[in-house]
Amino acid sequence: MRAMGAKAKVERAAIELFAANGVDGVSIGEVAALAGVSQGALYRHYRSKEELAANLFATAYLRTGAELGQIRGREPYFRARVGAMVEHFCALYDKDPALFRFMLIAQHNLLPRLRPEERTPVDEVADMVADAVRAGEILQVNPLAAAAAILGVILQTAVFHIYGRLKGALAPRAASLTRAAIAAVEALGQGDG
Amino acid sequence: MRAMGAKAKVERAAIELFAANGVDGVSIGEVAALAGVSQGALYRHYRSKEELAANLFATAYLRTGAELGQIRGREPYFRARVGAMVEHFCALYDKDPALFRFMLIAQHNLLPRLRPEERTPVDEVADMVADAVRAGEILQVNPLAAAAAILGVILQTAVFHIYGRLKGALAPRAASLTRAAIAAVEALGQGDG
Amino acid sequence: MRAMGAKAKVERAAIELFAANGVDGVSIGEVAALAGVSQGALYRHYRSKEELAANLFATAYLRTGAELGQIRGREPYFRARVGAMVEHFCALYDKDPALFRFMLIAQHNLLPRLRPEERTPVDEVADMVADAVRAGEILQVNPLAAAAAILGVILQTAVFHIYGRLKGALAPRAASLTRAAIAAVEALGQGDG
Amino acid sequence: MRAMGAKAKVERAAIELFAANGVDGVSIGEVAALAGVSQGALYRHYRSKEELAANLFATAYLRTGAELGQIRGREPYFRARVGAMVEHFCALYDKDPALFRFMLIAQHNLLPRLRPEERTPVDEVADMVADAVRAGEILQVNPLAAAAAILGVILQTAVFHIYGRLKGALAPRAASLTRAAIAAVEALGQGDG
DNA sequence: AATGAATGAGTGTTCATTCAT
DNA sequence: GATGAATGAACACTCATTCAT
Repeated sequence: MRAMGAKAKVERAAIELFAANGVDGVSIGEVAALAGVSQGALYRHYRSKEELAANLFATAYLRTGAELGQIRGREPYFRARVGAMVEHFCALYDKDPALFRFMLIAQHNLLPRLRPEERTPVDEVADMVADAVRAGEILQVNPLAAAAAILGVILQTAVFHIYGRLKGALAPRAASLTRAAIAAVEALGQGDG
Repeated sequence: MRAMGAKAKVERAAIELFAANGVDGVSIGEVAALAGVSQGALYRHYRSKEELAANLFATAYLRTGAELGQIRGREPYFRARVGAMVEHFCALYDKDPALFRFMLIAQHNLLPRLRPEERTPVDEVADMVADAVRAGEILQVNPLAAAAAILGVILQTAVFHIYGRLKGALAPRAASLTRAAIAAVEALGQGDG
Repeated sequence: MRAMGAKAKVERAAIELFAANGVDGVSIGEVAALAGVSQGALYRHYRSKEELAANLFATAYLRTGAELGQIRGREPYFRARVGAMVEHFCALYDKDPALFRFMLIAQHNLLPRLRPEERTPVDEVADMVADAVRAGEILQVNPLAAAAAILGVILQTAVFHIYGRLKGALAPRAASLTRAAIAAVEALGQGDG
Repeated sequence: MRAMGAKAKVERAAIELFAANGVDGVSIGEVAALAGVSQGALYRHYRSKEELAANLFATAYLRTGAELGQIRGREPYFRARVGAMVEHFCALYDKDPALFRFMLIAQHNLLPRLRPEERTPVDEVADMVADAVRAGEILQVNPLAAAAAILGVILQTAVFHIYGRLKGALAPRAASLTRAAIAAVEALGQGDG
């Protein structure tokens, strides 16, 4: 952590610790110690611990949403879009599992703080489903219900990796996760609801 | 909450508050106040706040595991088993959303406290998949990867209900969730991994 | 402790625990548990924990004073009186070291509670010295200073036994302690003060 | 207490209060209030109230032991050594009665916390007696029994001053206490044991 | 008389936050 | 700008005491 600026060091330390112990399980002193700065220095960049956590979460969560939006912009077809999104999630997890875990944990407290107009990963996935329905690529389905299935398949697999139930990198699972996600969405659409 | 014993009142209050604010976001005083007992009375039944939370989680989580085990004992076939399990989760959510949310939130802190030999919902779902592979009902697949897909489809849908993205009871979704879960597992098995 | 009445059982338990951990280091619950009675039962005999401790101390301390007074009534001569008193302290220690330790510890808190007119061991020893001076058995000396020397020789030896610096019973040391106490008093009297 | 550092102010306040009410009879809030600092400030210097008390005791007790050791190094003969040690104790008491009282009270709880290899006042006095026996200055005697007599004469006199049984400074008593202590040791050695 | 559940004030301790240097 | 000592409110927890049964 030597070559980073103070703010970056603090954020890296916070993510690692928040991911491991939860936001409430980590004190400002621990973050400052791991970052190698004083406690007071923290307050130059963030008004409070809550703001630090909320900022970190919002940044990572919304950046992920934006990246999924770019995939929508780049790929025209549903199946390719799902494949690219799954690969994106896998790469995200493999590159920075702590950040991934932080997002999974922190959402329960910090999701309500997002402004309603901000586009989240959920919005992007749901819109992608709506696009596919509109284009006739898949049967009629509730886009949010479909987004839940897609994200559930990916995120629960990540959770199993975090808890050690599944081993190794996530990327090798991308292809099968993509098939599973698409199959789930298609199956959802075949009923009455 | 008048007619319940002190212990039951405390547990009900704790589940409601823990589900809403997280274990660390709730003080003993708040639990006691909502339960209508004194703070000290709490310590007659639980040695610490940690023990209260851990007990509540373990009880609910392992009871769910046991109930899934009963389904495995009762239903012989994979598709019926998945259907019964999905229905069970939906009924669980509809009957006590706070308890469901508590389990989802608290697992990140409290799962590591379970003794390794205890049978969790994950174990039951994974074993059910292994049974189906062994019986030739589905293609070869990693049982834990399949369990992740099944649970992901269900739990992420519950999460969307919790956050208000999806409305109404979960039970009406049981049939389509069952189709989605089964389709996801079958799709998982069709690749190389 | 089966054959004792409830009050005697409580007192015995209290003395053992107070001696081992200090009055403030012992809870009413621990006393009740060791005595085999309920916490509530304690309050039938004592209005408070403080009163329990104060009563135990006053009883033991004043009984010891009374016994020293009986020695003064029985033995006419200084040397014999000192010998009998030393033997009495040694017997007290050997019979009930916990009670002895309790008295040594508790005096710092509980001595001030005694009514000033009550005759303590210190009063008896000091009066014995005054008697001896008056009878010309020893040189002029401040009775309280002499009492300090006599009691110091005995009690510090007991303290060393309690802390394991000296081993075995105290009774075998009675003769030499008596010689030491008398020599100390005589030496005190030989100076200007 | 204005001109002292926070740590020194806390220690002074703690000694005064612990001496008057016992460690368990004093709250952190009282110490902080008398020291003129906040409760939290206390924990910058000491991890707990227990550590504060144990540190204060160990420092004072072992410093006293070291000072007695210096007397042994400086004075070659038994009688002069006893005289110097008695004078040292008297000066200690006169200069800081609260510290003296704290040591007398706290030993019952805090002595067991000292590491066994640390040299206490008891060790120094006992070794001084052993030196004297070896040098033929006094008759054969158990050094620890003799140390009990010497310390008993001094400390019980101090106790009487603390409780108001004896008045004025202790220093004027040094000469007679020295005679008494030496006479007690010589008398101890004249018996069989 | 005895029980033991319930109380609630008090304790030691933590920690986010501030601010003089 | 950075530091870290200081603050003070909050917390989990204990325990002497009470009281309905």
